[in-house]
Parts: sequence; C-alpha cells; structure tokens
Amino acid sequence: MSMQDTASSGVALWRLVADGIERGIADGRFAAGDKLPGEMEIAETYRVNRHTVRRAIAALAERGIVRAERGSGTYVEAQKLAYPLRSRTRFSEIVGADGREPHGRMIEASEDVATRELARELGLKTGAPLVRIEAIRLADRTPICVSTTWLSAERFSGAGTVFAATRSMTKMLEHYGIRDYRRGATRITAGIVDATDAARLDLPLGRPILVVDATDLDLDGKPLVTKHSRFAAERVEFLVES
Amino acid sequence: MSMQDTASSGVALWRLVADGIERGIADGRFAAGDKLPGEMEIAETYRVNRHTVRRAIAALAERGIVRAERGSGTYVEAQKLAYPLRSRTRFSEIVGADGREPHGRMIEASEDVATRELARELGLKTGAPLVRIEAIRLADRTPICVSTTWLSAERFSGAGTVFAATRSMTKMLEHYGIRDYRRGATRITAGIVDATDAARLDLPLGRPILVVDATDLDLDGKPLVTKHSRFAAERVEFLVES
DNA sequence: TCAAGTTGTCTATGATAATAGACAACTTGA
DNA sequence: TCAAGTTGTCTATTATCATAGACAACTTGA
Repeated sequence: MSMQDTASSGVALWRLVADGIERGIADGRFAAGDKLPGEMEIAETYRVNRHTVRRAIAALAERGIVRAERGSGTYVEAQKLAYPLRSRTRFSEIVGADGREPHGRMIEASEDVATRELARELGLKTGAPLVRIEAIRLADRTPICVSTTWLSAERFSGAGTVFAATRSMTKMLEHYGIRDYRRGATRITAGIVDATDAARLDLPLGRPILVVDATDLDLDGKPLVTKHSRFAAERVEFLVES
Repeated sequence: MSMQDTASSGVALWRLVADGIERGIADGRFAAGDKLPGEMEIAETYRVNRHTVRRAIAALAERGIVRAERGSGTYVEAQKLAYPLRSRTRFSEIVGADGREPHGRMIEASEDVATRELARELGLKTGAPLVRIEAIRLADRTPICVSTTWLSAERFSGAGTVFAATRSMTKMLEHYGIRDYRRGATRITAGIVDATDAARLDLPLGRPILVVDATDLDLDGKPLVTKHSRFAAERVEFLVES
C-alpha cells in the first residue's frame, strides 16, 4: 500500500494502523501487558513501511495505550478501569485506588426544566427549575466518561458556578451543606457513541459506550441529583458486588 | 483550523468537510436538488481554505452525491432509491425504474452448514449443506446493499460459480430451472454498519444500515433462498404498499 | 560472551494536504 | 446591459505523509 492508493480516502495510513491496533486491544486480541508483534511484523501485516507503524505506535503511546521498550518490544498499557458499583462510590476514590490521577472538568452548565421523568427521579414537580451540568471525568489524561447532571435550581442555586470552581460533585454538594450521600437507583445500558460524546471522550465514532442513569440520595433517602453518564466501554469495567 | 491543528488526528481536513456535507445530506438538512452554500461560505463555517472545500466537493461529486455548476452553485444529486417491497421485486428492475444502471458483483462464495434458524427458513434439516454467497449490488456506481445468501448445496450445487458468472440471482435460479419466484417472509431492522460492510458499501463507520432478512419462495411456496441484506440507509427508502 | 531480535534515530526523497492570491468563465437577477 | 455572486483554473509556498536505507542502542536467550 502506498499513499497514492489511499489518497482518495482522506485518512492517513498511520491512523488506519493505529486504529487497527487499538481495536485489537479493545477487542481483547491483545490484553493488558501483552507484547505487540514487532514493528517489522506489523508493517508486513498492514503492508506498510516500518516508519508508518512507528508513527501509529507513537500516537498510541502518546495516549498511554501502549508503551515501547527499546530492545524489548512494545507492550499494551491500556487497562480497563475497575469501577465498583457500590452504594458509596466517588470517582476520585475509584481512580485513585487504581493508582491513577483523577480529573474533572465542567463542559457546560445551563438552566433547564424538569421533564416528568426527571421530576420523578428528583422528587420534584414536572416543570420545576433545574440546573443542568455537563461534565467530563478523566483518569490521568484519559477521558473515562461524560455525564449530564440535573439538580433542583431552587435548592442548589448557582450549582454550575460552584461545580466549575471545585471540579468535584462531592465538594459542590458540601458547599450546600451535604456531608454525605449514596447511590440510589442505577440503570445500565449500552449504545454507540454519538459525535459530540466521541469528541469529548476522544473516541472514534462507532465505539460502544456504557450508559448509566443514576440518582444520588442523601442519608435520609431523599434524591439530590440525577445523572445520565456515558462511559467509554473500552476503558472501564463495572464491578457489581454481591 | 490549519493542518497543524488536526495533525494528530490523521484525518485530512477535506475529508472532515466532505463528511460534514454528506452527513448534512443524509440527515435531510440538504434535500435532493437543494443548492449548497457557496464554497466561500462553507470554507468560513469550517474555518478552512476555499480550496480545501473544493477538494471535499470534488470527492463528493466523484461519488455522484453533489453536482457543481459553474457560475450557479453546487447542488445535491443524491436521491434515495425508492425500493418498493412488493411480492415480486427484482433489484435490477427497481434500479432501472429509477433511471439508473444496476450492477451486481459476487464478493465471496463458500460452503456452510445450516444453523437451526437457517434450516427452518429453508425447510431443511439442521446441519444440511449450504452454499453461502456474499454479494454487493450497486445503482450506477453507488453501492446500495451487501447481502449474504444461503441456498441448499444439494439442490443448487455450484451456485457460487453460476452466480459469479451471471452476476444475477434471477439468472442463477434460471440456470437451475426456476423461472419465477416471489418474496416470502421479510423482516426489517436497523443497525450500525460494521467495518467490513462499511468498506464494501463505501460508507463511513457509524452510519446506519437497514437490515433485511428475507426468504424467497418458488411458485409452490417452497423456500428457495434466504438472504441477510444490509442496505446503506441513506441511499435507499423502502416503500411498503398496502 | 555473543548472536539475534528489538526499538530509537538519522538522512533523504517524492507525493499529498492545506493555505494563499489572482483571475477567468459563467449564471443570475436587477 | 451590468454588477454581484458563483465555480473553474492557474501558480506558489509550507507542512505533513509515506517510503527507503543505514546504523545505534538495547534486551533477551542460548
């Protein structure tokens, strides 16, 4: 294959190779810690120059998906984040327990009104004013999930600003005097990532996502916030404990 | 946007613009016959040089999706193929009625054995020998669908070779003395195109497909062939008549 | 210790991508 | 008829993509 062959596609060869390797990892053909085939062998399977393979590997290494060791080989770094679904889970604790650095960032906050379903989840009336917060969470520099969070605008007035400053749901709730909370009803489904989330999660289009709808409750069991989260399926593994 | 900005993505700018326009057509933002915005305007919306837009438009024109008219503008050519689901439908007739040139090509043929479901559809026993034919159908040069066809290997021995030569399901059946047949049970669902079909249909990954499972019967109502077809949803429109 | 195999780095070349500016050729509507 | 707006074509420049070859630096196992 030469650049001429793929000229009309508009997708660089190294990108095709990188996507191929990444898919191999996501599909489990290469597990965490596994050694990839040598650069020469990869070059032959994709019928591509070794330097093109190196470009692909460099891109994957930059994203922390593989790690090249001189003289030895290239190894799969990517490991799915073990995400236990306990009653009291904090993203930062889960990521920290995995030996990684948790980060959060607000994408957008806006006013909204409760649909019937949102109202039911939050124990409010349909049409009640809500704050809607769009946020992303990362482990080291890898995006793990994007979530849409809704809260009562009356009880949590200015929540968007507070969250943007604290970058943490827990700290934001502390600001309103809530010292603790726990997970309530949780629903998990799967789907295909849409273009917006794909860009935010740094995922190629068409990749699977885990969709989680959950409501957090205060210690009295009253709803505080309800969330609609989309996790990059290839980067996380939910653990349901019995 | 400059090439530097998107360097790490491995996807050419013109391709992003072309995909954007194509998606606009697929979504119905631009209908068949519509005039696209001027090249300058498109360049501004994508923050790209006009020549890059021209490259994108040239790629779309090559695929027959748009048509540029000097001094006037660029127009949407793409029109969904109206595909009536009648009892007696032949792909070539449908495409011909649309004023386009039908084509067919075999991708692959192989031996297979009947799963329980295939056996039920074809009125055979589980494990019965089958011929499996993978084929693609086009209107002019646009791929419309890929289909996997199964036939009894006993009754239609060598069907793969015959189909490869005649490039027509109808002619292949004629070779076995079947002058006419009609559509039996048909199930329609939708899904996301997989990588293999995406390449065959010349579709970007993540695009929707129409999945049709159908069995054709002879005039006595006995099953002849059963098919699993994947249509590019943005190129075809099924018409169910009452 | 050594050979084989691995990744890292260097130079070099040609093709493609993207930008930029200018002008021609054409269509449309006033 | 004319002005404004459109697509078509040309030259030119810079950066990236992909290939190619050679060798260094390193790891591993015999």
